[in-house]
Amino acid sequence: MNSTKTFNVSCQQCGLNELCIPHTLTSGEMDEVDSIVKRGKPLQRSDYLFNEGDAFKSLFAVRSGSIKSFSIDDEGNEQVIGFYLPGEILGMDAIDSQRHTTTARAMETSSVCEIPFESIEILSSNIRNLQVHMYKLLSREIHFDQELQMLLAKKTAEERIGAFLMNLSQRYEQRKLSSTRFRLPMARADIANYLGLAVETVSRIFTRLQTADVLKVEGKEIEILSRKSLCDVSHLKEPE
Amino acid sequence: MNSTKTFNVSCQQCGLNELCIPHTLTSGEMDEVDSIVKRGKPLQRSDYLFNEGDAFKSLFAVRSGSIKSFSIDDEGNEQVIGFYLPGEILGMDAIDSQRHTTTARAMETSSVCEIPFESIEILSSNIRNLQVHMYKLLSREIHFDQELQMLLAKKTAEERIGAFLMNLSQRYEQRKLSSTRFRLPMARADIANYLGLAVETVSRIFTRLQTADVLKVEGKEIEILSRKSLCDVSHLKEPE
DNA sequence: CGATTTGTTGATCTTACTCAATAATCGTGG
DNA sequence: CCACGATTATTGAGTAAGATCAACAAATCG
Repeated sequence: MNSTKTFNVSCQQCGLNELCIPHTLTSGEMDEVDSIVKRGKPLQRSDYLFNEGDAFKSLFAVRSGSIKSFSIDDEGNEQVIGFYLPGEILGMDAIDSQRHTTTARAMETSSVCEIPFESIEILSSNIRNLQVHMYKLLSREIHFDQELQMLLAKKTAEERIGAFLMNLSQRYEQRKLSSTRFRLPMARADIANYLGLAVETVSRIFTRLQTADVLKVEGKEIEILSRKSLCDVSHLKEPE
Repeated sequence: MNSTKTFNVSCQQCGLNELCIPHTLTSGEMDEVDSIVKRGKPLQRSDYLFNEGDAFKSLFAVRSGSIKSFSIDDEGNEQVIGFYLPGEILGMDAIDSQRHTTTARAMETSSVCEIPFESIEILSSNIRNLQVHMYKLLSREIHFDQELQMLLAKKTAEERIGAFLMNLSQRYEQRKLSSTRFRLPMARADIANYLGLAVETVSRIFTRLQTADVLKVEGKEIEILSRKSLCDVSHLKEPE
């Protein structure tokens, strides 16, 4: 059995494809990494994975479903920080303070893998490629957050929604799912909140993009009819 | 000579206080970390430290002065991503892609230390506490970016500026500088851009906060007259 | 199947942007 | 060191993008 095969099997099982680096770990190392992962934490819609202020012990990899993270400000308003799809990792913001700075909640029936961070620290001291990969993972999250920053600082409502949909599309594509037809796991209110808009604005722009034959919107089902037009409204260069 | 002393000396010399963990590295380890740092890259106002797209080789620690990072969008507009003060580290967003995703430019005469990332990778495999600290550094940046996200998504112009000044104040305090009187190293246009506002709005709000006896503003010199009022306008709980 | 939540559409209002003019500051060279 | 132009900051007036308020429609759930 070659190591790539082993890797793929464990991937499908626990969403570790983000944590592991395909082709760079030996079969034995992969087994080690595999052994620290606690599988199958099943969550129902609206279940909490962790709460703001909880002691930080583990990162979580989404295996199926989807999770949103948010924090509550002084007036009690929720502020959505991020959406996590299968294969993505949450909790990295908590490593520094050792407390979760956000609350994580399932947007639909989901399952996640728990990866005790202490084990990662120990393992990544010995497995160079795991350490390298952890640095990359954390760096990728920084870059992602900075892209969102740019979106929120200057872009119009239409640009924000366009870029948001393009981003989702690319993330689904990475997971080998359709990049043109997908189901939004989050409510309009969550999209609005995440993008710093009012729900009504999100609704209006979905309608507008549908009228312009850029999208087909049926509730949470989205079809991107023209990737080019969607990039145009977002003022984004089209990815190849 | 005890290790703490050694640490403090090297700190003042090269701004490594952020990269090292006081009291957790042995004197020998500290010397090792010290040895990978290239000191004293002096920069004049408007000099570039690196450019968007450059190959990533090193992180940089600001030793004196201040650096801004920004990226240029498709229409050629600058979008400010962050401001870096003495003791802070830039470049962490580039680890994943191995290319700088932003351009870094000195806002005043500055000097930085260059820390080759490959050396960090090698060293942090052997020095457990350095690895732990690197994870924390990256995590802290994620958390910081997410806080800014919240600011940009929902807050009013006044709240943004209030929170921005409070944040600067705390960062100066951490560096043992006055938290109530300091010089803004960046232009109004940079503040506006960073906070997603128009220059005129920043100017007006500075005037308004001055009239309300919250601030004293004299060009780039800022004095916070009432920390409490500043927290109030930002709807922030006052830090102790 | 009715109740509650979620999404859409319309009318009005507000915050912050744009445009414009002026004032202050900075940087450079005489 | 001062004078000059250029950049940067302030202030005012008008405007627009998106928020809020309100009513209704559709989807979800027990």
